[in-house]
Amino acid sequence: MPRRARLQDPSAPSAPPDALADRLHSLAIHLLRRLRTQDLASGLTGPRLSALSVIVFGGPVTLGDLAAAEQVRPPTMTHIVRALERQRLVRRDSDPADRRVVRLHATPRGRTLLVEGRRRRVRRLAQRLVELPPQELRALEVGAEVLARVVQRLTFPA
Amino acid sequence: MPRRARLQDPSAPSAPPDALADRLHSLAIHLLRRLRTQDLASGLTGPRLSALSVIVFGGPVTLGDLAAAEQVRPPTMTHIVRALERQRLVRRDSDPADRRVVRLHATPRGRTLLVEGRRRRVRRLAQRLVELPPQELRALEVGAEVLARVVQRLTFPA
DNA sequence: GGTATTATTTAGCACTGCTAAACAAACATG
DNA sequence: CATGTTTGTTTAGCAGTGCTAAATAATACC
Repeated sequence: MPRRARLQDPSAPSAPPDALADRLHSLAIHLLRRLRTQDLASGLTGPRLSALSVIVFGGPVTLGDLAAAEQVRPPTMTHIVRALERQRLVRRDSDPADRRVVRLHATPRGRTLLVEGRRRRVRRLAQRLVELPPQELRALEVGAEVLARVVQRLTFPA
Repeated sequence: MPRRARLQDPSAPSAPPDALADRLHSLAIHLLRRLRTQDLASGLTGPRLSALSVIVFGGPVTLGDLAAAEQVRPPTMTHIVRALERQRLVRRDSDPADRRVVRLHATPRGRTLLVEGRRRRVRRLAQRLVELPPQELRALEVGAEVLARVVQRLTFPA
């Protein structure tokens, strides 16, 4: 029973990855644009929410490490942290061992607001996801997994 | 003939979609952060590139339609278009039929720059994609397809 | 013809991001 | 131990994106 496997070479991609890359890029832009409005509801913008998240879950962090984690320059992070400080969501201590560094930690209020803000931000998306048939939800999960690894590898530029 | 369907309710999702929503959100943020640096190489930022793309492929467009397509308010689009005009990438004509509207169309230079800029922007991502085994690439395509529909539905807020 | 609607611009604001340069503390070394 | 370098953060100033409110202009409606 001879099979005609040559007609369907499994190593040949069905489409040039450029098109997929473009599509993923566009998707990311539009997804964030649609979710962005929800930020304001919590009083926290995206970068602030993201920075707060690292502070809450990453324990006391120095400003420089936080900037690196958020892929942002220190002056930018100074600005963001200052805003979070004004809202009493984080506090800064000077490290007794090395008085150059600033150690950031979340206040209880910051902790609470993080959880609520994040949930709010993502709620609209989650609402659409529950409407999906299970196999599409699963496909999305698998795709997200693959993309996560791809993005991880993007960390080290070519 | 009583069936025990309750044991495996097919309408019950395997995992709470909140986690997936959060993950997709985070993925979008980090993907764009990683690709952002490439914008500068083309002299075009993300929103400008995106707007130019609509103008190039969407033929002559009014400013208002462009703003709607880009999910941005008209004043914001005025600003973006002004920058593209300064760079001689788009031109504006007043519509003879309705002199309130502005019709935007790309210059040849704008056309060229769009293609190059977009390719540059997405090149790093595409480079990572070709390294993927075919079935992962396929999974990513399917996931992107599902997500595109989800994002589409996000257009109409709950 | 007068009023309402529609399209765009102007003005002014907040946030995010950058670089360059200042500053302060810690480290290294001759 | 004094000097110079490195490291962490802040200050200053800029560009870009986004918003709303209000001005302006043209069209549509009654």
